Amino acid sequence: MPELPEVEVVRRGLDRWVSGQQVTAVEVRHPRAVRRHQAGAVDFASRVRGRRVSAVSRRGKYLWLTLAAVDGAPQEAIVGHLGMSGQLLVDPVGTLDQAHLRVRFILADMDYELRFVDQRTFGGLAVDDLVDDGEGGRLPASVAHIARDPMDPDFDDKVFVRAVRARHSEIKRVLLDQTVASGIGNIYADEALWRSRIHGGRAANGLTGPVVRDLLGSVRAVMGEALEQGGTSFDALYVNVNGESGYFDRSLAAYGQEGLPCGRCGTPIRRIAFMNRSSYFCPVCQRAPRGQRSRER
DNA sequence: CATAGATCCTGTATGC
DNA sequence: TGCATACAGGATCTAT
Repeated sequence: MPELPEVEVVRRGLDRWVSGQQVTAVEVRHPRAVRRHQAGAVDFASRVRGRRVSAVSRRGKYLWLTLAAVDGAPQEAIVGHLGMSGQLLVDPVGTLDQAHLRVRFILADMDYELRFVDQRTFGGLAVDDLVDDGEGGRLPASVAHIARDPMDPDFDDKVFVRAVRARHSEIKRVLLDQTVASGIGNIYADEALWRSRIHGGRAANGLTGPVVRDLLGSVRAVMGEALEQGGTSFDALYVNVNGESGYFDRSLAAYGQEGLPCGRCGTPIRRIAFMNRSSYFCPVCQRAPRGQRSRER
């Protein structure tokens, strides 16, 4: 499941292989893949056809391919989100179509094409206008509602700590809220909480400033290590832009480790249902708040 | 307004 | 063997 580190690996791959290239043809093979593009698939294809990609950027789990400006028109970008199973692949022309190929981009003067492949179709692409971010940068209008991510040089730690401690909600919910900090998903939330020995059910507004700062440090540490290793992969659905699987899953301490011994204390890692998904944690290192003990027996 | 919950989607794994 | 069910979960929409 692509979270920030995986999306960053994809961004780097696209930046290397697709930046500077002109798109000569677009084939939308499944309308759901461009459902966020309000004007429809035909409009999507016509807006991209003939354009050159000038940069590849990312905020949180969103990435976008900026299209070289056309005189007099608003600056546009292809905005993408991989959802749970999305991949952006650069494949040699003629490579057998993947079963879940959704969109194909033919690139000028290249023996390769860009493909958006997505089994579960939670991901998608759209063309969107770039707007000012208020701090001298530009980003797609449809991405402006999410916060900067913790790897962003302009991320404000103090603002984050204040925002977390103002939330009347469980800390794991707050970590997953992309308007507080973007890029954190279920996997890295569990890993960061484990590192900081915090139970995800704790009240965010009950945490002290230093504890929240420590948690932010854990988020950065776990994401940084994943990035060094090229992203996480669990079910082979996620592969980077060249089709190679990431392998950070070998380093997971909590996520998916139900029944295996905690790396700190040896207590079996537990799994509980949470927000229609799973949470993994050490019941000894990460003590549950009062009133939630019963959920863990 | 803030927060919680339902929903979308399909392949794989598991149970009876 | 075959069918039904659970599960994976990010973003968005609806409800309270």
